[in-house]
Amino acid sequence: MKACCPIQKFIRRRRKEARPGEIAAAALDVFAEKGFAATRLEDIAAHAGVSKGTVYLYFDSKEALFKAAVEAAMMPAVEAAEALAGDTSRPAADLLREFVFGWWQMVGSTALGAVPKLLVAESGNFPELSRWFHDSLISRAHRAMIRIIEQGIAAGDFRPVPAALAARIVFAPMFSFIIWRRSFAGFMCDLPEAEEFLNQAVDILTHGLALREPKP
Amino acid sequence: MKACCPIQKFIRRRRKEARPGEIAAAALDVFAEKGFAATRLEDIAAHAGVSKGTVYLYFDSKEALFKAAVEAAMMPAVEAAEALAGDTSRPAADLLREFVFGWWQMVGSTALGAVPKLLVAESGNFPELSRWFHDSLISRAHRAMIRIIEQGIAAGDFRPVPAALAARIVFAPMFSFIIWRRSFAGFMCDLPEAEEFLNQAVDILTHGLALREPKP
DNA sequence: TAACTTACTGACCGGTCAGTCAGTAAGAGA
DNA sequence: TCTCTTACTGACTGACCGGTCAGTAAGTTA
Repeated sequence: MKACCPIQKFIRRRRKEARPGEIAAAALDVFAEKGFAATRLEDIAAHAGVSKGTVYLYFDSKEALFKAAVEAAMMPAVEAAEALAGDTSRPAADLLREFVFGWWQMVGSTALGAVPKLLVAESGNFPELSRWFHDSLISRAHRAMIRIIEQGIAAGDFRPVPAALAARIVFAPMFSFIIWRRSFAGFMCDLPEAEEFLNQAVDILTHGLALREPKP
Repeated sequence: MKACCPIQKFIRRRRKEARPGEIAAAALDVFAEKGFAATRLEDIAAHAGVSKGTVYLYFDSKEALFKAAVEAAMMPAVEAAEALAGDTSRPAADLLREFVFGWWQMVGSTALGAVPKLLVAESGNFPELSRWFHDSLISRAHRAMIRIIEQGIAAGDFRPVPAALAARIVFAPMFSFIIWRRSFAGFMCDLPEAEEFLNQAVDILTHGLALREPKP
């Protein structure tokens, strides 16, 4: 086999430890932009600065790479979200605000923001991955938010709304914003700033949940 | 070419007028489930009860079929939404509720509910289609909702919130619900009923927008 | 019922890409 | 500096699928 590379693009390096992480991160980027099926393994390899063969040294298949990329990216965020929800010593409205902004900082504003869009896009093709995503991420975050709202109701800060429904409604603006930003940012010139959008959302939601009369 | 069909699956019928609509509808179903790239033309053809060749009698390419399917499905809904928004004779809170439920009935609860998910999933691969979707659908609906909220502010029913932001926040629960239902319905056993979810969302949103003190 | 038109069919072609593996060279050890 | 191990490369293969078109038969006209 001949040595190609007439202009010696890059010096070859051996970095066994760093590769899997770099490849998974590159995969997340490319999958996020093109979706699973439309992504070519060679694009991911190029994006990670390796050849296609190297990808197959560390991952069994395209699908395995996809799962690994999603899991590696999301797990820390899940754990951080759980930890935050455990703190029940503060007013529910504060926790709600912190939850929304914390999620934005950890997921929405980073490369992880691609994951929800990706999972939505590929839910038909990867049912078990979708189930994993739902059970180990959405569900846990949802339960945490339910606890916050129930706490607010118990303290007399919030109206007695059905907490399970309200929790989903609180999530919706953030979720939608992440999706919109990833899908339509290019030509959605009126897309608001995350900060001001989420501030307004938290404001409307906490007003919407709050009791009209201050408790006696 | 030999005549195949040893068990004569179905009697061949010639129905030139009905085909394009049937094929586009079938395409929407299959695209919605699998995404654009992962959908095989033969699956669409089978779903529409014709052979692959017939699809190419009526549509130039897979991409043309995709666009035709999306446009045919969404256009009536856009026009109906615009018409509804023109009615400014009623209280803003009523219009808001009607807008949300009308959208659900026209889009979310029907096969059209697949379109938002589809557009999100394929936005990277079809930028012009995404732009068309945004400009001729999202934008128009957004402007209509802004008008409703500004009307509510002017009438003293709503707090003076930034209408452009609030409009997006009002859309978010409905949009999210459509996406969740389409992506995770199979195993999301705690997914609420649309009716009660949207009712609760409208309740929280209108409470959140409302002035605390009734105007004198 | 024969001759004709055309909606419809499905085998085939060519391009694309996931996955393979013989070959290459970076770096370690002596 | 030479040898050895193995991380890495990229040309290649086989499967798959979008798109084509020669062929078939449903329906129509005379």
